[in-house]
Amino acid sequence: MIKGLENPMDSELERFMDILREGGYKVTPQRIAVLKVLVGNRTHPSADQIYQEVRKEHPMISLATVYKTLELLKEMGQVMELGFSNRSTRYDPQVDPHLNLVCLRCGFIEDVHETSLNSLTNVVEDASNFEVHSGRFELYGLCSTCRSEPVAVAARVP
Amino acid sequence: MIKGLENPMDSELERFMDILREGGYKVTPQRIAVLKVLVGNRTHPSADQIYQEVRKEHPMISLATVYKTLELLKEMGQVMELGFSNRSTRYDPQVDPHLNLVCLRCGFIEDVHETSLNSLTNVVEDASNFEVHSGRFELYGLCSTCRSEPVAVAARVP
DNA sequence: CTATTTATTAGGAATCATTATTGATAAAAG
DNA sequence: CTTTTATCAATAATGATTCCTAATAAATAG
Repeated sequence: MIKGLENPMDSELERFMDILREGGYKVTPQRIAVLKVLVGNRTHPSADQIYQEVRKEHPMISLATVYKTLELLKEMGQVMELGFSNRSTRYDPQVDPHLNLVCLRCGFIEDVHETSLNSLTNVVEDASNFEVHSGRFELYGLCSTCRSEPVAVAARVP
Repeated sequence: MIKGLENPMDSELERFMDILREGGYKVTPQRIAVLKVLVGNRTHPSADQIYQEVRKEHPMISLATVYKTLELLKEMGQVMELGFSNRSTRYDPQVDPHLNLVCLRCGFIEDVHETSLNSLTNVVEDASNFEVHSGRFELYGLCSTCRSEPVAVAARVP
């Protein structure tokens, strides 16, 4: 392997770090740690889940720092913050328009890329006088696993 | 006017009351008051806004009762609960698939009915093995009013 | 490499929307 | 009208998120 290109995620991490620097923000070990958890992450983690993960390598980091880093990334449009009705919030580094399939029983969120969502934006901008910045598309129901289970245990929406 | 049909909203209110009864729940004055605020409401009110509105006619009602009634309506699929990332939650009695245009500056939410959303459900159910129960579709950006304003005052997403 | 400047951090307290609890109350059925 | 329960108001509790402050450490220039 060529030095500096060991992992395809590394370039993504570099990109995040460049974006921080361009925004005039310092690249600190804590921020790098949070970024590492997010890069390539498709699990839609909560702030606390990110915190727990980061703590493994960075035991002294505080939850407030995780929140601040997420806030920064959100402002720079690098992370989507998904608030749910049960007060839980999940973070998604995938910011292009896509569909989230949210299981109402187990809380699992699956990404689906649907090309029709892109045209939606155009249709709306033409029809109404609304300037679209970002979007969020969710379908709630039962995932394949939970569908085949006999009885509901307990709803735990993300 | 014919007695009992004075207001087109009355039949909608009756429908809600029937649904409560069918669910084995009692039709109490407090629940009727909350229902009256919701029927035909397109303002996507928060629990507190509903509470303040209900208090005008029902000064002794508690916020907890409003929450419980909303919880009931949510369970019966008559109201959508929209959690946002800033911890605010809005309620929408319009449960059919539609698009919400959320202004990032003034917080106004506009409904847009887009037929393509119905087919989305079908596409997903065919492609993946997911059983769709409901959906939420949002575009974030600037409404026509805020677009034409010179400077941002303060972001107050719903 | 070191000093200087200034953003950032850890930790804990504070906040605030929402939920749980409990004795009192009133809707529905007979 | 009375009984049986579900529901109510009020308040305490919960828990995710934000605020606060002294201490720390990036970044930059010399």
